[in-house]
Amino acid sequence: MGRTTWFDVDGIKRGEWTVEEDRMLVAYINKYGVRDWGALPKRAGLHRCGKSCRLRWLNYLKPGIKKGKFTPQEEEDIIKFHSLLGNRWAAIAKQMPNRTDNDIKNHWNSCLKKRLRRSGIDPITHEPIKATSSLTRSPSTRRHSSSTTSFSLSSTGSVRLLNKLAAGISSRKLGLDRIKTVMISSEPRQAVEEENMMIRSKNNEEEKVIGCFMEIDENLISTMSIDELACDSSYYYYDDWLRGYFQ
DNA sequence: AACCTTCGCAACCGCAAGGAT
DNA sequence: CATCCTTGCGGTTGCGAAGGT
Repeated sequence: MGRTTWFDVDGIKRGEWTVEEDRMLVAYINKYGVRDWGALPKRAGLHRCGKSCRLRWLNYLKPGIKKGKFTPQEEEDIIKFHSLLGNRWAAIAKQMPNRTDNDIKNHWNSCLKKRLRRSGIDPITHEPIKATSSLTRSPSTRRHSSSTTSFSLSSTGSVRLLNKLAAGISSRKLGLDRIKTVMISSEPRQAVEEENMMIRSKNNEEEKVIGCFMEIDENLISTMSIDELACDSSYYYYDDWLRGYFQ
């Protein structure tokens, strides 16, 4: 997979990198280190621009880069960091040392963003999309869990319970928002670490899950099993927690 | 089998920040 | 202070693979 190879007016090669070019770039950097990308191609014997070399090294050749499918934990982290940092891919990548910003950005744009939307979550604000979009979803478009159904939220009573729980913790949300605002405006890394700690706390998980349910239309929710909810929601990774909570 | 659509990902492009002169 | 250059970042594009019709 890759782009067609071509040459620009200055004779600079563009497009897909060959194995030999990779080998030359790695050999040069291993010997001389990374400095002066502008002069590097000529010194390394590559007919590429410095920018292209830099990109190839940082996104593909640099040791320690993890390629391949994202794990559910990594996806959870990306969603979490994105809700905190926005489209600051470099900042997000710093929190996930083995993944490149390009990789994270690609995965977000091609997969996670759509998944959130399908789940009724606005990928920009990370808030539930208002009822209209939830209502227009056809049941056939829902993804179904392959696991066996443990129990279902088939009565409106369950929905009322959820909303009651959500209302009960809304006061805590104000405090959380305030803390988050302070954290974002201060040191980002520290903020993310603190956010990590908070998200791990059960109270915070309760708030996220139930806050999500608050916005889901009652008619829709009453037709969905807990499996479907857990699977369909962007908070699907709270599956275990959901099951435990409502048992 | 052929065609079309969607997905995944590597690479390109333009812009902005920051340092050097 | 102004200009130029380098580096880094985020948005976008191109293209092969996979899946659907």
